[in-house]
Amino acid sequence: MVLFWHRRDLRIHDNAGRYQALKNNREVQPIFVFDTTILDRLPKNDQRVIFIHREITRLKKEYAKLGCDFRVFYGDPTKLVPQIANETKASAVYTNRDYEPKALARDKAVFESLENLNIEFKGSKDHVIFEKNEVLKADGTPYSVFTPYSRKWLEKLNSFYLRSYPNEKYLDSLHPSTTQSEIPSLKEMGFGEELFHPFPSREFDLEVIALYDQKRDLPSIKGTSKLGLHLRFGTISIRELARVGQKKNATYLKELIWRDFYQAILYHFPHSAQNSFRPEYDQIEWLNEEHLFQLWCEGKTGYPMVDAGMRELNATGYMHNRVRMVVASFLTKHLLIDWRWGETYFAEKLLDYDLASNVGGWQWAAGCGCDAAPYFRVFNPASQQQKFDPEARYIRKWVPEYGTPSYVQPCVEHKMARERAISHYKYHLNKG
DNA sequence: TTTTGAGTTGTTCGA
DNA sequence: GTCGAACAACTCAAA
Repeated sequence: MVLFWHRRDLRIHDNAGRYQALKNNREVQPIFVFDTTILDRLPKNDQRVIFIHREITRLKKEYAKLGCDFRVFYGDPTKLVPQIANETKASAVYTNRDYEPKALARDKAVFESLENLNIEFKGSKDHVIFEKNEVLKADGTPYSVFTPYSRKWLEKLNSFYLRSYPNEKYLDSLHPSTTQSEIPSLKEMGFGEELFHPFPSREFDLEVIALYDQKRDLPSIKGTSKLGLHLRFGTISIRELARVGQKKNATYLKELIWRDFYQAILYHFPHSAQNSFRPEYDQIEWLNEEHLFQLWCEGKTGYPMVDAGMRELNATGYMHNRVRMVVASFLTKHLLIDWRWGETYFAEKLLDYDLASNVGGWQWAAGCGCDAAPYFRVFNPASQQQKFDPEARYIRKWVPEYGTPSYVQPCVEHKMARERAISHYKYHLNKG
């Protein structure tokens, strides 16, 4: 008997760690743990918990069809996983690697407990195409600039790294069961079941990906895949998407490379989850005006592109990528509010929230990240609107009072804010 | 070691 | 309307 522990890989098809477990063992028992150390910190209506619960329920049915009982637990995995492994006399626990600092700490604790029980803990690469030290500079150190990283990434890419792990193989290695255990209900775990907005579909539109480079910047149309949520929880395979990108659209593939890049940055520079990637930017004294932050959160800044984006986020848990850049630039440059405040707000609201990509994106916008926009590059929300939503279709969808007297006045004046941002950054970066 | 070219997504100003 | 330069000079990657 061995365990296969699902985490951010809520799928059976094309699952690297699951494949390894089945291939090398006779009796594989799949498990999942609703992690109280995470759940206890979430609001009780968090939509992502509903998403996970639904996907777990779906997985449970798929496993049941294969004659297997997918066992789902609720508790602290650093205690539960070794306990279950011990009780079932498992010789190993298989899983897919997770590179976030908290996940690494959790897995270290699990590894140590399992080691004491003489049980192996085996991780597979599944969440990214290239991980850890697979894409490095010639001198063996990690990249911090995207373009040369992406060149090396593409050079290294071949069909081996994009292969699909066949889910129909070695199915008799699943531990058979004639009975089915229960999944803890949302209610039992203290969570509500009310869904505010439908989740984006896992099915992707090939046409959208084929035209991605032409349409991705227009928030009023479906020009992006909207698969972030599914990539986050592994309900879709990154290898499958990378194959599509390779065939259909180089720009789309490049966005997937950004995802690997930010995962690698966080892995090699874990300080960047909390502090500026470039230490000199920690000298910036943010104005951090609560009142203005509230206006930004609520979508009441008086800048239509910013307000539309924030209201879309609040209503759906999603925001178009172009608009994410606009609202992030506005918060950090126009309002001079700490990027971490924005990052934290996105973490609460975005269904597709991913620590590495979110921190990377926010630091890019604030100018303090690796390969960031120079600080004097300040988005003008009005010209962004002109360029990417000229007919205000996106804006009117989320800000229906746009163009009427009831729409709020701008909370800061653009020209002043722009000049203030540039001189503020310049002053604090050069004060020694 | 030194040199060289390049660097996600922008804006504004003045010719 | 269009175009190039300034924004600010810096750091990274590779030869």
